Amino acid sequence: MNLKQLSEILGLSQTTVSRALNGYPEVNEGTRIRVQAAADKHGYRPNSRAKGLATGRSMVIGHVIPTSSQHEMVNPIFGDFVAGAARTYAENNYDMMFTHAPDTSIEESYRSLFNRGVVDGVVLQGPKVHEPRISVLSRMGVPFIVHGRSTHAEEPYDWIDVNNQRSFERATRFLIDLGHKRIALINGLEEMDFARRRRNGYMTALEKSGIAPDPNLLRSAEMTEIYGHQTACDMLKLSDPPTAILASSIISAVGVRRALEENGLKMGRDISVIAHDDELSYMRNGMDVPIFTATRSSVRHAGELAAEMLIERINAPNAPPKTRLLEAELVVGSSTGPAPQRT
Amino acid sequence: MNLKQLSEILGLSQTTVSRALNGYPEVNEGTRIRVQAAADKHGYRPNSRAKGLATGRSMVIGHVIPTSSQHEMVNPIFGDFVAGAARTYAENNYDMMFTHAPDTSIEESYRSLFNRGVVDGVVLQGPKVHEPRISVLSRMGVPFIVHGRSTHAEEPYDWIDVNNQRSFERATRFLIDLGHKRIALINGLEEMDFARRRRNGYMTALEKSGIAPDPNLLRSAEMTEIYGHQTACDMLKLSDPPTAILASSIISAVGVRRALEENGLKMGRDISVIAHDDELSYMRNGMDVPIFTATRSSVRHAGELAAEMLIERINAPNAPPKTRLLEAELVVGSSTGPAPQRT
DNA sequence: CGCAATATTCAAAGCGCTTTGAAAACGAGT
DNA sequence: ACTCGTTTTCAAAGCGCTTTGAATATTGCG
Repeated sequence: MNLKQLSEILGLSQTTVSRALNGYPEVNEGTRIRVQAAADKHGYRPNSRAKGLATGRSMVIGHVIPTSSQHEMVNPIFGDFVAGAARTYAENNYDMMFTHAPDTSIEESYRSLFNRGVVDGVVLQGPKVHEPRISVLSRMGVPFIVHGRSTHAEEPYDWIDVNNQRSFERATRFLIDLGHKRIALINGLEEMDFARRRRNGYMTALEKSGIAPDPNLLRSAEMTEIYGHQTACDMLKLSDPPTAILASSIISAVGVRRALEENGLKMGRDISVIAHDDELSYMRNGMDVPIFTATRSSVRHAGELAAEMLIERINAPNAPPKTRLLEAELVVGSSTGPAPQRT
Repeated sequence: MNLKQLSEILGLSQTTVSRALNGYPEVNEGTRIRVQAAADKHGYRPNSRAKGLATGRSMVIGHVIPTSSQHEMVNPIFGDFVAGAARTYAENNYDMMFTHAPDTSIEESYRSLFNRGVVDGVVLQGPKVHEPRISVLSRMGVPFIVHGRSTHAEEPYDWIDVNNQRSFERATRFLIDLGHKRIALINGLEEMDFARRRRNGYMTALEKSGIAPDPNLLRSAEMTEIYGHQTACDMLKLSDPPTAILASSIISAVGVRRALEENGLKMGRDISVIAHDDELSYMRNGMDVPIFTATRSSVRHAGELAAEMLIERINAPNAPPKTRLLEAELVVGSSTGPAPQRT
C-alpha cells in the first residue's frame, strides 16, 4: 500500500492525504479523520526512503562501534548505553543504525554514513585522549555527540560525560582516609580519555596526601575479567603488595575478586577494592547491599541523555555547543575496610 | 556531490556514470576508469535512499531487540552476536538497523520496518518455546532468520542454533560419570526455547542414569550474576545440597562462584560447576586453562553465520528453508571433579 | 446577490538514483 | 563508400514521498 493507492481509494489527491497524515493545518478536520481511518485500516506506512528523499532527512542516527582491532572485543558498556539511547530514539521516531568498523577506518565510516545520506547524526563513543574523529566530524559540519570527552580537542563540541577525575579522586581519598597507602589502580587503556582522567584523579588524591605513586601499582589495558585477575595476581606477588585496589570496571573487579580468593584473601578485610560501576544490567553490583564499594553512574541513563542532546542538535544545527557533566555516586559496600596494620 | 553534478563534470550522462560505477558491461573500459577516478577524487557516494527507492532494496538488515519488559535488561550475548553479524554485513555492503521494542510490540516493529521499506530482512533473536513472531514473519513473506529455534513453530523457517539439548545432556552425563547424583540446573527463563532444550538435555541424562530429578535443584530466571549467586546460596542451604551445578551462562556461573566462596567451598573440590560459555569477549572463560568446565560455542561465530544465511535468503527468497545446528564443545577446566564422598 | 477573504483541495515538480528503449558512434565486410 | 552488427552513450520515465503554486469551494459581509 502506497500513497498513490491510498489516495485513489479515498478519492483524494496525494497532496491532501499526505498533509492529513502529517498533521498540516490546511486540511478539513473531517477529511483528516477519514484519511487517518483508511490509513489505519490498510496498514499504510509511508516508505521511509521516499520520505527521506523528499524531506532530506533520514530520521536515522548512526553509532559507529569501534572494533578495537588489536583485541577484537565488544565493549560491554555498549549494550546498555545503546539501550538507553534507543529508548529516546523510539520516542522521537528515529531509527538507529550500527556500523562496526576497525579503529583504522572509523573516519571513513562516518564519511560514508553522511555522504550517502544514511544518517542525520552520529554518536561518537569511546573518545581517546587524542581524538581525530572529533575534528573530522566538526569539519564535516554534521550533528554529533560525544559520549565522553577528548582532552586534546581544539574545537568546541557537544558531549556528555561522567566526572571521572573527581569520582576517582574521591574514591582514592576514601581509601586513604581508611589508612591505605599502597593503593593500586587497574585502569582502562591509557589512550582512552576516560582512563586518563581517572588516572589523574587517582594521582591527584595521592599527591594531596603526600603519597608517592608506585608505577608497579598502576596498570592499564582493556577491562576484561581476565585482565583484572591477571593484574591482581601479579600485584599480590610484589614484595610490597597493595592493600587496596581501584578497578576501572565491575568486570575487571570480578577478576580481581577471583584473584584474591585464589590467594586466600578476604575482600574488605585483607584488601579493599573499589570498582567503577556502570550499572550494567546483567552485571549489577548487588541488590540492596552493594558487593563492591563503587563509583556509580548509569551508562544507560547517559545513553538516554546523549540521544536527547543529539536530537536537539539535529533540530538546531547552529545552536551553541552543549555539554553535560554527570557526577558519579560513591556507594559503600563490603569490599572496603580499614587498612590492615602491618607490624 | 550527487550523480548529476558528477556527470556534468565528466561531460557524460547520468546513465553512463551510474553504469560505470556499478560495473555494468556496456560501458567503455576507458570511460569506466575515468569515471571511477573522478568519483574517488570528489568523494562521490550514491545517496542510499535514492538508490533504495530506485532499486527497491534498502541494503539494510534489521535487528529488533526485545527489552524484556519486566526486567528491562540488555541481553549480554547480544553484543557479541551482533559483532559477528556486523562483520558479515559490512563485507556484503549491508547496513544494520536496530530497534528496541518492548516484548509486547515486537510484531508491530517488524511490520513497521518492512512496510516502510526500511529493511530487506531481519534477524529474530531469543525465540521462545511458543513464538508468535515466527508465524508473523512467515505470513508477511519477508526474509528472516532465527537465532535459535522455536519448538512449537508449525511452518518451516531458516534458523541457526546450538545443539543445546545434546550439550547439556553431555555436561550432565559428565557430572554423573564423576559420581555426582545431586546435580542442579540454574537455567535461563523457561519460556525461552534454548532454556527448554537445555532442561530437556539435563533431564534426559538424569533419566538415563536413573536419577530422579529434584525440583529444588531446578531454577530458571534471567541469567544475571545476582541470580546465579542468589540461587546457589539458596541451594546450599538445602538439607541435601547439590554437589554439582550446571549454569546456563558464564555470567550466572560467576555469581555461583561468588556464593561458593562466601560459603567457604572450593569449586572443583567441594562442588563442581559447569557453565555454558558463549565466548563473550569481555568475559572469557580463562586463557589457556578454562576457569570453568564448560559447554562452549561462540555466539559471535553464530552471528557471522546467521548474517550469511540471511543474505542468502534475501538473494533467493524462494529457496527451500535452510537450517544449521552447531555442536558445542565440552571443555574441561578446574571447576569440576569427582563427587565428594559423603560418609 | 455579489465579491473578497478564507478554507480546502489539487496537479505537477522535484528529491537522486536506476533502467528502459532509442540514438549515436564505431568497425568490419563487401 | 555503404551497409550492417556491435559498442557505447543518452534522454526520459519511474521509484514514493513532500511541497509549491494554482485552482476550486466555502464563508462572511455589505
